[in-house]
Amino acid sequence: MSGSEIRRTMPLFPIGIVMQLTDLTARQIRYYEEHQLISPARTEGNRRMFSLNDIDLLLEIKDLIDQGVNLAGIKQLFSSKEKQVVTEEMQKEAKKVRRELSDDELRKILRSELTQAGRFNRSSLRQGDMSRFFKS
Amino acid sequence: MSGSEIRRTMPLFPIGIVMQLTDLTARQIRYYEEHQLISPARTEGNRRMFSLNDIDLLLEIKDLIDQGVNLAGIKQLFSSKEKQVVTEEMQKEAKKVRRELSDDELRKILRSELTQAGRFNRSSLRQGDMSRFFKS
DNA sequence: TTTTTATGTTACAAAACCTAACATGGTGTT
DNA sequence: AACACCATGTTAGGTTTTGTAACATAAAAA
Repeated sequence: MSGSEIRRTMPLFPIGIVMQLTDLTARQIRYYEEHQLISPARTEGNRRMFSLNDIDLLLEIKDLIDQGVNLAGIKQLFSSKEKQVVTEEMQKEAKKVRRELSDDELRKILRSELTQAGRFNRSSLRQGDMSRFFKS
Repeated sequence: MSGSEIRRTMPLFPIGIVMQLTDLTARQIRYYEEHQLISPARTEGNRRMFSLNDIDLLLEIKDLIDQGVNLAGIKQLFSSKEKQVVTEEMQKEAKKVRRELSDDELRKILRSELTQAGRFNRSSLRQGDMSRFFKS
């Protein structure tokens, strides 16, 4: 785990501070936890302790609630955003690999990109896509 | 405009057929139009006529409604999905690039994909079983 | 045409979701 | 102990979504 990740997940704030930071009531914060949009840590005395990540999530929740999105919708948006992060990271990786290719290969790819431009197809990562690289 | 796009946007079905195709009530369909999740065409006599695209949208709406997402949430998901489609397109393109690479380079990418997948979807892939394919 | 069926709009009510308000009791500090 | 802070539960009220009904118009069938 990286240092910044530790900093972002370290339990730091009691609920009173979080109320001030987010402009949410304690009731709201507990309600969002009850519905598993956040998972703050607990002290030995059962007090909630919130990390910076929790604060970020709560601010996003607040935004979406203000736009009328309900908790089920926020849950969906959060999980679809994780996928987005994944694809963005893959995209970064693909770019890196591409940088290591020869000009010749690059031209081939570029040409296929152009011919495929404007095509939107549903595709997700499946294990089957990788199976040919593994022996069973 | 491409031929398939014309086919997908051509007004074809009256609301009665759409009810059967989607298992939604007329009331629901009209309500979703009222809140601008769909925009079916109209005949001269003011009847709604739905395209294949409209049907797809309604099926997605139905799915999300079944999961408890409200209309504001669906609206957000639809607009965030446009971005998602773009990244999926890039992902698909990344796959194509990958196909043209040596297996050695491929394993590098694959490993980064697996660590990403493991971060969010621990149950679907067992990273441990595959680690023997990668050099540390 | 006349009759029947499908669809349009509007209004009212029920159910579910989210928040606020309050009560009761636990935790921690001084 | 006194006091502030926090946890949990209950109740009530506003909003969103859907069902239902009433009535008008369009399209199809007779």
